[in-house]
Amino acid sequence: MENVTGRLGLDTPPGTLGTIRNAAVLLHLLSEGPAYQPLTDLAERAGLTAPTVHRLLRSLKQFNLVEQDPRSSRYGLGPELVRLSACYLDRLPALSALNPYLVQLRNVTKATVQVAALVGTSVVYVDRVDGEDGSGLFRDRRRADIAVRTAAGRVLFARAAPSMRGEAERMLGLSISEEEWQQWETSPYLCTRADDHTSITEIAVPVEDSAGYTLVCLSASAASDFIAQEGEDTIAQHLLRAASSLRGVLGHG
Amino acid sequence: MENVTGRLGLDTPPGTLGTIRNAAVLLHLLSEGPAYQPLTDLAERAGLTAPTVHRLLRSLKQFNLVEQDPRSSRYGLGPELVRLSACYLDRLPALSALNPYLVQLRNVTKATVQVAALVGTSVVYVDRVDGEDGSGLFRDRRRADIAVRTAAGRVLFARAAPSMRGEAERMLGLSISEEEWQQWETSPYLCTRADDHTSITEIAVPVEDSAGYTLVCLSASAASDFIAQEGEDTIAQHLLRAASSLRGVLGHG
DNA sequence: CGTAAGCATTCCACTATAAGGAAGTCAATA
DNA sequence: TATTGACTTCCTTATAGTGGAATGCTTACG
Repeated sequence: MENVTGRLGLDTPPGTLGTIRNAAVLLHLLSEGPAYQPLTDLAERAGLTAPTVHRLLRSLKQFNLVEQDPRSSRYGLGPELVRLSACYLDRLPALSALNPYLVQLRNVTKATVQVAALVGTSVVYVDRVDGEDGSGLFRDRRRADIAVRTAAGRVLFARAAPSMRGEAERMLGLSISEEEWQQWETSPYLCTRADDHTSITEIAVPVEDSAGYTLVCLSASAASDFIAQEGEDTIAQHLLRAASSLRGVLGHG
Repeated sequence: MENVTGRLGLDTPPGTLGTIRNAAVLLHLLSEGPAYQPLTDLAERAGLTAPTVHRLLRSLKQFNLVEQDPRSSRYGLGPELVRLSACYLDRLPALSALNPYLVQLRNVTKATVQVAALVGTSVVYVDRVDGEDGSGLFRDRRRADIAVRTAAGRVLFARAAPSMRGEAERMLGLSISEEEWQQWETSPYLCTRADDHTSITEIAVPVEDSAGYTLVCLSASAASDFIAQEGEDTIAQHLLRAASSLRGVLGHG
């Protein structure tokens, strides 16, 4: 069934609502860039007029899905999204199933252990047990990133659909060799070293259900020299063992 | 300006959109109860017809704000909420400011340290550093709760607005004495002991900005006998000290 | 096996709503 | 003080969104 172009010039598949699409577009735009953005800028990027965007934002604000900075009048995402997300995660079987393993994994690897999920082209870190290294002064607590920038994101991205390689190349801004892409798809674990000041290495393994469908990712992160000392393979084995334990437990969902 | 009753019999304040209200109502309903709920049930509780709810859910599904369980056809919250929430939290100044303190607080208190925020009548735990007790087999990883059930929730709730006592009583299903309510509002810290099998005690302190506005809560949780041994006051002092350090740093936002 | 029930989904007609143009308001700046 | 940019409100209009009716699908039961 073909998409229909509404008066907005934006596609609205039949049986869906243009107003919901508009709101979703605004939430998406607000999720990129600074915490608060000007209404007129949002209007331009959404392809809508300022009064339309004003009404949409005002409606979203009414339910705390969006908030307005009183000083600058600019708009940003709202706290109700945090509550809805918490409700969603509190019911996610894969997270409940992984929960008893995380502290033990941290204890044996001495690294920061996280659970990651793929949402669109983003990787989101949905649970975490902090490692034992250091004082936590420079604790990296980013919850979302572009998927292909992280080991966990690459593991999930490569397994999401067979033909995501082109998309991954666009996101990275460079070519991915056939060999490297195959490694992302099939290697029991992947490893990335941050190219920022943190010198953090991340090791990630897929967590699959009994049908072989990848649900989430388990990852361990620590300083690169610490990982070199313990050995990537050793840490990966701990993660793989936990993932294997769960395989029979997790139904598709 | 008075609310206007639309054809739905639901209030839509002027200048806001009924369709957004409907979607927000559905997201709210989906955040309560089981992970997946029947469409006809949602329709009844929202006061909308099944075709309307179907179109709304189909639209929300298109943007991953909602998902449909392929086996039961029932609807649930979607993963895009997790990504949006992560984006929101990654830009929250209070969280960034608190981040360097959390591991140190855990180290000195030996308890699980968390940061909590109030969203409506819910308390949501938005960051966490796990304590050093035990194997983590029975790790309590709930991210959202009814505010008045937890120490952090009570601290935030009592400071949210002057006249929330009645609402708190409704939520608890019992009366709150003037003395107890005043304690929630003004005590430097609050303490609750879970009445479930976990025997976990939580100690919570407010984190305020330079204007005295309560942004979030810092809490420490551990087994009740562990807390008794270390002393509530001692643990609370550690939290209060961290909260004080931040007071000058955090602008109103 | 046929029937009924429950639930999700689609079709169609109608009208109330959502969109945009114009105008108003407010704060910052030259 | 006038101008500019951004947000907000008002009003008109076209169509999108709603609900009633019908259809499709799955499961349970006699």
